[in-house]
Amino acid sequence: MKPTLRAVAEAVGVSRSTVSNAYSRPDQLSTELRRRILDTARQMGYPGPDPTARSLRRGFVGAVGVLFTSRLSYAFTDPFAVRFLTGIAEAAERHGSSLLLVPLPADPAGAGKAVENAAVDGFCVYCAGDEEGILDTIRGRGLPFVTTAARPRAGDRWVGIDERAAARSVAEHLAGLGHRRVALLGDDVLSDAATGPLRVADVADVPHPTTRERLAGFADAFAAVGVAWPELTILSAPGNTRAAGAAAVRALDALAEPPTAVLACSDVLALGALDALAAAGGPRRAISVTGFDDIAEAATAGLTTVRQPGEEKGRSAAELLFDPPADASAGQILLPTTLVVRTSSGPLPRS
Amino acid sequence: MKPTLRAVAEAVGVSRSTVSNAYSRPDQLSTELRRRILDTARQMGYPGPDPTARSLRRGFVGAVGVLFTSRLSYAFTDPFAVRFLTGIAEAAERHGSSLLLVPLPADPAGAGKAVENAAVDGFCVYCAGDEEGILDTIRGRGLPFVTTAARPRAGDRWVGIDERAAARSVAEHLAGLGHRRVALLGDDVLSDAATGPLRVADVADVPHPTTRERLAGFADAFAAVGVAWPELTILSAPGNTRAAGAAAVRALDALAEPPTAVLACSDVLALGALDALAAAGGPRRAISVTGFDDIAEAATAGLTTVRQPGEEKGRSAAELLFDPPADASAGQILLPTTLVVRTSSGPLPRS
DNA sequence: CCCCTCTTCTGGATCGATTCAGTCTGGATC
DNA sequence: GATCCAGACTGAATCGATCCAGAAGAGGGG
Repeated sequence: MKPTLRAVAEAVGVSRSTVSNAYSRPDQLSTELRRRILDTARQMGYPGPDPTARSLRRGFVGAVGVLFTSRLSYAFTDPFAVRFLTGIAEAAERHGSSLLLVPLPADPAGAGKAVENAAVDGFCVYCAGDEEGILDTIRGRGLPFVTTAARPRAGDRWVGIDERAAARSVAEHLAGLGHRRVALLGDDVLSDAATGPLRVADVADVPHPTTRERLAGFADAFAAVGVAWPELTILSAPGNTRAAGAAAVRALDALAEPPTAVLACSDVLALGALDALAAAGGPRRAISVTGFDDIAEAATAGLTTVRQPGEEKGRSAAELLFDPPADASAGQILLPTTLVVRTSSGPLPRS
Repeated sequence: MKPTLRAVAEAVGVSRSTVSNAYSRPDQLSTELRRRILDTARQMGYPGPDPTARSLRRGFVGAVGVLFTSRLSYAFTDPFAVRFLTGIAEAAERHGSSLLLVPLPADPAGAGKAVENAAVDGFCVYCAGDEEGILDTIRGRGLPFVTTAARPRAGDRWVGIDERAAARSVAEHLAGLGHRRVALLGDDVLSDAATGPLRVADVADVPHPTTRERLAGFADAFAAVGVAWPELTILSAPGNTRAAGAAAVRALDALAEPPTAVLACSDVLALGALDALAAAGGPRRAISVTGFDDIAEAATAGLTTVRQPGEEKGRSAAELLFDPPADASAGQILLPTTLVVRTSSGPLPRS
């Protein structure tokens, strides 16, 4: 058993307070005594104040919780999520705070428990879907938090982009190039949907908020040029992986009239789409593809996409948690997005 | 202020123990009373037992610390480190444990404090260099840990590969193709070395253990075909980024006789090398390049490399921490590596 | 010489739970 | 009717520190 602060105090012959001060408030005791305490402590193998006990007493942990509303290990396979994390890590470094990554069980009850049991001072929630339950649990604990939900709830601290407008901007680019027969590719379009084309009566039916906003943005642009929602092909690629994107696009083979462009809700899916089209060869190669996020691979792949600042999103979220703005209205940060046109999108092939 | 367990106990009119049991040991009280307790608790806004207080009393936190002996935010930019983390996350999910990512300040004293203040049950240490100080601090706390150091210290739990043999295998491949005038490219070859060619009297002088082992492995293979250490060009690329790799390789322009092959200590550096050579054009394009790790981009870039199982490394490390093998000798796991030959390496161009 | 201030150090209360050895109750057993 | 027992619940001790009001002693000023 490691010695405790009490043991050190007894060994040196001072009170526990004094030993505590030797570690945490050096100005409260003479340099000499302090050295003597620290020396005996070292000699006894005392590793310094127990972090847990200290946190309990101080009412402060020194860690921020990071919640992914998807499987934690999946989060690392998503390049954009990793960039978000990078940003958080940067801010945490600056503030000397640790990051507690909390895996959330799939069942809501288990997820709630996980959130209740996390020893943290606040949360950054990377919203990849249905998070209201989680947020309520956090509110219940009375801890501060920052979200990245598709749409902020008034009063919540939030960092995000205008999903709908951003999506609209790529779609307008394609519409401007003349595309009218297009496919929209998203993860989780309808819960439990199979891979491939899908009938969705209305955008509002899409459960996943981010996917819904982006699809709506795509649809806005095409509606403006006279292409109504029912005329759009909706592709589901459960899993948001490159392979899923490829599989979904391969399913287009079944269609009599393939689209001239595929608009994906993420770069990962778009890259998958490019994989599938390149493998298909022939006229398929001419199909335009666009993504969303502008991850590193998008540049090398020549993917046209919407750039959103990933690291900054994470950084801002963490900063918002660490230094809450005095003015609550400054608690929502809208980040800019840019359309990045590369080679994966082009004019309609002449027919 | 949120109510405490005590407040709930008083409200219901039972002892604190009973309320505690209502949450943690449902079999210790009647279903009826339990429901009554839980109901009043909910009604009072009691969020359940405080995680910190619980950890203190139980002597168990439910989190494992993850330490990167480099800046935490850099860790996320290294694809191999991210795969390692993915593996850890997977195991953590399975065990219902959280991950505490602890940023380590650059100064050893600060790093020590950070390790001492981490509220965790054990550590996974991703060794990217000099870690002995860190490990000693952990030992001082008496916490279990698993390392991935270049060479395991007897008795420590460890997961890793045979760095030297693995490196030797790629080098033998190149030597077999006829290459004799080669450059070895590493991050952190000598501390504070500038970008570019470097004089290193002996491999043993390389401070960073992993880099040292890999360079030694490269050298082994060339020594076997009669090329001695001093004849090898050593390139330093501080930072282990793609850009650094490119810059280091560009520095080769200054050499009268450029090498016919570049052996990098990581895929990231190798990809940088390819960038630089592709941009240089001309005969430079014919220079063979090899990497190490086999990250995802290596495949698309056609990079010849040594594959090491990244996720599995993380997974095994975490498992070793969660379920220590009864037999201490099973505490060191040597993972296999494979040479993956792609298009970035080829025979010597005829002169 | 007394009063006052500073510095240095002390003790006990406290943070919010869990634990464990009991106590009490009602019913089964012989 | 005495004994025993399982089940339900209690209370004090404990986890390992930090905090704060205050005591003791040293030095300074009048």
